[in-house]
Amino acid sequence: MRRPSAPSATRSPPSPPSASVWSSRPMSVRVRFAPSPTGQVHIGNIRAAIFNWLYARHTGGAFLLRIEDTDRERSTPEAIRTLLDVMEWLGMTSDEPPVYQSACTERHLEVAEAMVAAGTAYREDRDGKGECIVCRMPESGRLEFTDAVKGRIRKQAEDLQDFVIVRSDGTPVFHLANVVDDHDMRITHVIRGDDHVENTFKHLQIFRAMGAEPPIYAHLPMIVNHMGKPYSKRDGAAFVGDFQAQGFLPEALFNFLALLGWAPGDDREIMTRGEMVEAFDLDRCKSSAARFDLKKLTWMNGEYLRRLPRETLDAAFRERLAAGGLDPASVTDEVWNAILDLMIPRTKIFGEVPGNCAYFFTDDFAFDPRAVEKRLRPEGTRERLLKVAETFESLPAFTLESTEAALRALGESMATGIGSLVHPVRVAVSGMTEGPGLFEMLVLLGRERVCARLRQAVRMAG
RNA sequence: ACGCCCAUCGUCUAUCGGCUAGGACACAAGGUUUUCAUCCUUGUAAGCGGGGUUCGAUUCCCCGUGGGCGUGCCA
Repeated sequence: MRRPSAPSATRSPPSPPSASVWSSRPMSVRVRFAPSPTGQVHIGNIRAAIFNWLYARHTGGAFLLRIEDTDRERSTPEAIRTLLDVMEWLGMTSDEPPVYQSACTERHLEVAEAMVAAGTAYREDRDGKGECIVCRMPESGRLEFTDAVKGRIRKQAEDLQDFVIVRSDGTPVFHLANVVDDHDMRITHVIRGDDHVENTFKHLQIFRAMGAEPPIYAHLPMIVNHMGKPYSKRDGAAFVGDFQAQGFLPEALFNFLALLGWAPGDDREIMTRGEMVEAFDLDRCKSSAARFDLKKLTWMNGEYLRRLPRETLDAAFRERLAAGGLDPASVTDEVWNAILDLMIPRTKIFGEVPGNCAYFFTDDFAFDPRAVEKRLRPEGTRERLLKVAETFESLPAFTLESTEAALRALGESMATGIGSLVHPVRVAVSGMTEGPGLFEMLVLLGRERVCARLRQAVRMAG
C-alpha cells in the first residue's frame, strides 16, 4: 500500500478529477487522525479524532492513526506512548498499525522530485539559504472545493502563492508529507480542524500534481475557551491528560466532546457509543465555534459516574483515597459501604473524593475557613458545642435516632433553635458545610471521635 | 492590510420558509429534611444591525458589525 503512484506529468491547470479505477464502485471510507506527538493531547485535537472515529464507525469504514513525528525533538517515545494511551483510554484505537510519518520521508521527497520533473514544482533559492522545492499554484482563475460541513469554499488564484514543499535542508514540509501520506493511506475523508481550510487549496494542488483523486474534506469548527478565545494551554485544563487526572470518565468526556459541533437532531444528550455512531453524520456538524463548558462536562460526568456498577465505584473510591494519602482500610467494611452509599450521589468527579471524604479516614482533615467563620465563630458556639459533647457522652446508645432526638431536645431548650447546633456540629466534625445528613455522619464516625472533635473545635469557636 | 470562514437563551444546541422559537447545562423558586448532592415541579432567558426576495423570514441574497482563521523554508 505504500507504493508511489507515479505523479502524472499533467500541467498545473485542469487535470479533471478523472474517475480512477476504484472510484466507480462504492469505496469504503478511510479516515485518519494525524496528530504530532508533543507529550500532551489537546482537547481540540482529540475532538477531531472523535469525529473521525464516529464517522468511520458510522459508515463501517476504517479509522487510522498516523503519527506525524517528523519533529524529532518533541516526538519522544514517551510522547508517542502518551498519545497511544489517550487513544486507548477513550476507546479509539487504530484499525491498522499506526503509520509513522518519519518513516515516509523518502517517499515524500520522491513525490517532490517527480513534481519538479513534471513542472508542477520547481527549485528556488528564496532567502539565500540554498535551494528548496516550491509547489506551483495556478496563476489565474478560481479554485474551489466542497467542504462536507462548510459547503462550497472558493478562492481566487491571485490570493494563493507558490509554497515550499521541501526545505533547503532537504526535509519535507507539512503540506507535502500530509498529502502524500493521506494519498498513500488511501484516505477518503479528511476530517480536521477549521484552521486548515486555507491549507486545503495547497493540498488539493499537490493531489492534482500527483494525478490523484483528492479526498473529501470536512472542516470542524474550533473549540474556544470560556472567554470565547481559542483554547490554549493557558486555559488550565486543555489536555486530555488534565481531565484524566481530575477523574473525569472517558465515556463522559467522549460524549461531551461529541456534542461540541454536532447534535443528533433530536433532543438526546446522554448517548451510548452505539447511539452516537448511528446518529453521527458530517452534514449534521455545525460550522461555528463551540465554547468549552466545564460545568456541563461536570454534570455529564456525574451522570455517567452514577450509572457505574458498584464494584467500579468502590474501586475508584479506594484508588482516589489512597492517592490522597487516606487509607480506605482504616474503617470496617460495614462503615466503608455506608460511606459509599452516602458519598456516591454527592460525587461528580472522582478527583473530589479525597477532599470530600477525608474526615471519615483521618482526624487531620482540613477546615474550610469560611465554614469556620460562619458556623464556629458566632458568639455562644463554644458553649453549645460543649453542651452537645456532654449530651452525646451521656447517651445510652449512639444511634441515628438517639443523636437526632438529643440534638432536637437540646435545640428546643436553647431558644437559638436546632440550627445553631446542627451547623456548628457539622463543621466541627467534618470541617465543611456540606456533606451527608448530619446524623448518618455522626453515627459512622462514632461517638468517641465525634466528641473528641467537638471538644477540639471549641478552641476555634466563639 | 488583504483573503477565507462563522453569527439562535449566559453556555451547548434544535429548526432544512409557517415559530406560541424546542431541549440540555447553568441560574432562580418551590416540593422536601439541618447543609450539600440526588430526585420532582416551575420559572427567567435567544434569532448582531440594516436592506432586499417572498403571502410569510431565525431560515434565502446583499451590505455593515463582531469574532475566528489564514497570508512561514511551523504543524
